Amino acid sequence: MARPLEFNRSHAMNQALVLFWRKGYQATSLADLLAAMGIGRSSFYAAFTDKRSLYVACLDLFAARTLELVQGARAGMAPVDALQHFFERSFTGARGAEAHRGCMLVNTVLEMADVDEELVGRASTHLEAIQRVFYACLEDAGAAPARAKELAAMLMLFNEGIRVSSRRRLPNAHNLQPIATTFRLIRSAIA
Amino acid sequence: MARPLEFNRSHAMNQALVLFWRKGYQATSLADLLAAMGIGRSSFYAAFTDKRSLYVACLDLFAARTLELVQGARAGMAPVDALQHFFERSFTGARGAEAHRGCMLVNTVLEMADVDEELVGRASTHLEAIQRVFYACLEDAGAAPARAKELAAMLMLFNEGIRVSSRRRLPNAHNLQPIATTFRLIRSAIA
DNA sequence: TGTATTTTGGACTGAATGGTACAGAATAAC
DNA sequence: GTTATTCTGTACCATTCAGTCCAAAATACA
Repeated sequence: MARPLEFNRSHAMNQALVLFWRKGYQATSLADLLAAMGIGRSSFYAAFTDKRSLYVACLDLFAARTLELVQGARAGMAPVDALQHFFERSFTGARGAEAHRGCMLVNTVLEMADVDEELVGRASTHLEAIQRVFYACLEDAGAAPARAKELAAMLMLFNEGIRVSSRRRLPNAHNLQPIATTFRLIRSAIA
Repeated sequence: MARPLEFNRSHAMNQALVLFWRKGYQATSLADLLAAMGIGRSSFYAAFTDKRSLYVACLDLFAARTLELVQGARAGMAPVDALQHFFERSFTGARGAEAHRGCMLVNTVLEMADVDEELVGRASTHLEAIQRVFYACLEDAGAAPARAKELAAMLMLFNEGIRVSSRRRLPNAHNLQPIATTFRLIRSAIA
């Protein structure tokens, strides 16, 4: 064996994820990726097979992190607060840079629809998992199953909408105010 | 002068619009366009300058048609009914083929964010015009200006969400039910 | 130090891209 | 029918793309 371990794989994947997240699959060239990841072509293909495989890996990683994010919040506060926090987080605090990137899963659905059905399906499946967490939070908050299901579906629709809106670079208030309005509504629908 | 008039320009643009609508800007190649439009390369560049210019023209055409659609419905029924009809239309009746295409403006925002800011801005501007029609309908229905503005913003967010969702090819009920839920809510918020 | 093994940079490839040039076909005027 | 003008099919071009290949460098082990 030569090297102890391939460079810092997770850091490279992180850089790739951010690029894909921002510019999408098609507009991200291999040259862009190599520059951002700081590795050469050979290393790239040795470690990640090819561009599409890396995209799939990043998509899965993004989904895992997102799930972790909302579930992590759920541990520290009331379930509906955790949901609201999940939406507000992108527009407040130090993570401002992420605000205008939207959600990589949503981005993928729209970029790849009618282009790569398998990627769309994979992103959609991840979105379903997130919706299930929405459902669990709402049920935790005391909503009856049928009501929780209905609200979770609406919340996912709201999520998809707000991730689109966030890419339009409108003032943050434009997104924060509907979040407040929506959650006022959600709370009243549970009680 | 030679020919009476350049082929059937509007038909060709229509074909191009559908292609761009379905596959987006980047995934639509010039060869795809020429085949769908049924014209040669020279005619294409003579009539439409280049691929990007044609895309802009299609974007504007799509926006004009969408505005026309919601305003047309507004003439024939109560203002909130017209809005609801606008959302349901994509998922019911003979226009089923359009259901999974989403909205070209929303598609453009997500595909071109961080890639072509000018296209995003143009699409976003068109969306603002649509939001103003939402506002006008809500005010017509008796909502106070501040309330109408708040609801119009929520409705645009809902629009963006549902156009994403429609590209996931979930069963139609998955979209129709939230439309019903949302408009039940809108009506109660106006009264 | 010496050798085996693996990773690396970068030249290279073939395909596909958007866009141009030009010759020839179709039309109109007379 | 002849000529002038305009339009169109297609060969062509430069560029860019993802992906392959190989020689050279770097490491591990003895």
